[in-house]
Amino acid sequence: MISRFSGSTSLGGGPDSPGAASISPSGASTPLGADPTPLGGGPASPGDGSADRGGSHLARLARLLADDTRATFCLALLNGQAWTAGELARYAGVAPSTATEHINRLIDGGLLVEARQGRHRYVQLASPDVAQLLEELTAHLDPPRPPARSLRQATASAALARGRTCYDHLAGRLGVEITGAMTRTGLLQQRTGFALTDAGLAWLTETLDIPAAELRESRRPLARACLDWTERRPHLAGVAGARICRYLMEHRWVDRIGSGRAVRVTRAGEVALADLLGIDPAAIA
Amino acid sequence: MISRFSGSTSLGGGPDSPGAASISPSGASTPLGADPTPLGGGPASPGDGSADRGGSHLARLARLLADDTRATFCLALLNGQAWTAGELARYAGVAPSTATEHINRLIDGGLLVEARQGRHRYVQLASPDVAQLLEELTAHLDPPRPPARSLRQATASAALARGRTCYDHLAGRLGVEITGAMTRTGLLQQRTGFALTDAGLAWLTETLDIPAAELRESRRPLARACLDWTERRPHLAGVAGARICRYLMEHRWVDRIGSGRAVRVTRAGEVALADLLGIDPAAIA
DNA sequence: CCGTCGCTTCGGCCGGCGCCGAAAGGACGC
DNA sequence: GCGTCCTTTCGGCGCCGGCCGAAGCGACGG
Repeated sequence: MISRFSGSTSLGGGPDSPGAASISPSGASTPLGADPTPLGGGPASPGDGSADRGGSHLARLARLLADDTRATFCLALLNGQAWTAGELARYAGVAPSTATEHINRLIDGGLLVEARQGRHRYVQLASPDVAQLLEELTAHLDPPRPPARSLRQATASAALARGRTCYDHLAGRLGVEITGAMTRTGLLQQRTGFALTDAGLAWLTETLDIPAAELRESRRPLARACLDWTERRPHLAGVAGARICRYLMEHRWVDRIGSGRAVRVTRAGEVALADLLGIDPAAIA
Repeated sequence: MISRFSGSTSLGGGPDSPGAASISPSGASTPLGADPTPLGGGPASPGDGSADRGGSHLARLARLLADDTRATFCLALLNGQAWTAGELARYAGVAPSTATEHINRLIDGGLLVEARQGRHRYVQLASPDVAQLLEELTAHLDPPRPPARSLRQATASAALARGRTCYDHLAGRLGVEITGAMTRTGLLQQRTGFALTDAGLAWLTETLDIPAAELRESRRPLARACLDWTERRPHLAGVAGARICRYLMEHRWVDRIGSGRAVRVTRAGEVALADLLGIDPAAIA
């Protein structure tokens, strides 16, 4: 399926560009004259034209997201699904050729992977790790919420604030509310960190029918906090968060709205959540 | 002291991606034959110059780190201390005037704060949140470790890999080892998330003499995982991580090496760590 | 087999931005 | 007061990179 990997499974950037072997990360040469100061001094020794104290790696990653169009692509892909090149182009409002170039860069940079099917090129985030990276970044930039300028936007933002997916788990008021309810009912504890309690572990296997083996064996953390973007409070992510989200979707207690990230709690879902976790339907309406 | 803030206390402005409509990708359904871009003026409508689906906010943040020099500055500041403009300039190997411009951008972007003293301009990371952001980013980019090209570099990298600070807590083999020891001795549990145990909480207040009130009242999480950059395993961060680091430094069980992030365990420290947590000195030598 | 459609390649344009050096502005110390 | 030192401002240079449109390629589907 997925056919094109960048050299590394993770970010670091695979020199695997389609065209040529160009690459050559950031200005390696540094012709600027000089050079001075061969390390005579202490640790923070100045000079050394070929500095590169590791900043170039961070910068290379940041550069991938430093463009409005690429950032928009990544945010769109945070819904966890695959999009075609054309869809992304229309979504971001750029020409198809422009989209192609951006997609290539994102793939080469290891943020995306692709799967070609016929004349379509599907891309999606390379891994849950990448999704986590994006979550973390967006969590660090939100505070002041800008008011929507049109009714459409207002409606859309309200829907997103109410409930949405964060790649593979639930977020928004819905996600935070579920997390809060789990904490109140002793399934989760946030007092000394962020972890499921033993009761919480039992709840996942017994009530949600999730195989204990799966919970144990995953390489990903069972539970971790993901700072909610609209609520400014943590919600549950990690394997447990993903399984809960999947469970609710499978039972149609939560439905996606359109193709974006927004979700809605169904009638049956309200009943189920009140029943399972004692969540007041009004809190997530 | 700190005199210059960017407009926002935090980073960027709030995004918002109206995920309302657009198209549904997903190989399965593929309803896309018909009707690309319905909904007049809808989300994915091209030509609409005002696209901006929130990507611009993410991009603005990323742009701050998308330059080698700025990224180098930020990484340097991750040692948690304040640096002068000139120190940063020499460290990164750029002219003082260039450094000034970068520092201005970082301050305006909310990543740094400054304190002017006489003819010096001291800057440091704006908050632990920013430090966390940087940690998260660096954690997501390391995998392939580039070999050092010179003996100096090799020595420096080895020192960093052995032990360093990660803004306000310990990282490197030392940090991971402490975290591991705490887990083995039942002070910390990572089975169902990442949190201190009750024994761990008691250990902090009793053995380390940290006021219980301080642990309770902090806005920051008591314990959180920070993915270690060289070890590829989590180490302890959050209030507990910071206090442990401070405690070890105050007792001179751990010393800074030079002005960078590297630290070293002292003789007395080896004894103390073996005594407190059963850490084998060889493991952190 | 041919038209359509999605994607890609290529050339060209343009703006942004990172860099520097020279010169100026303050602080400090003598 | 007068050098010295740290920092800033300004002008100028050059390149990178994002954008588009036109043309080409390959997959479908009649």
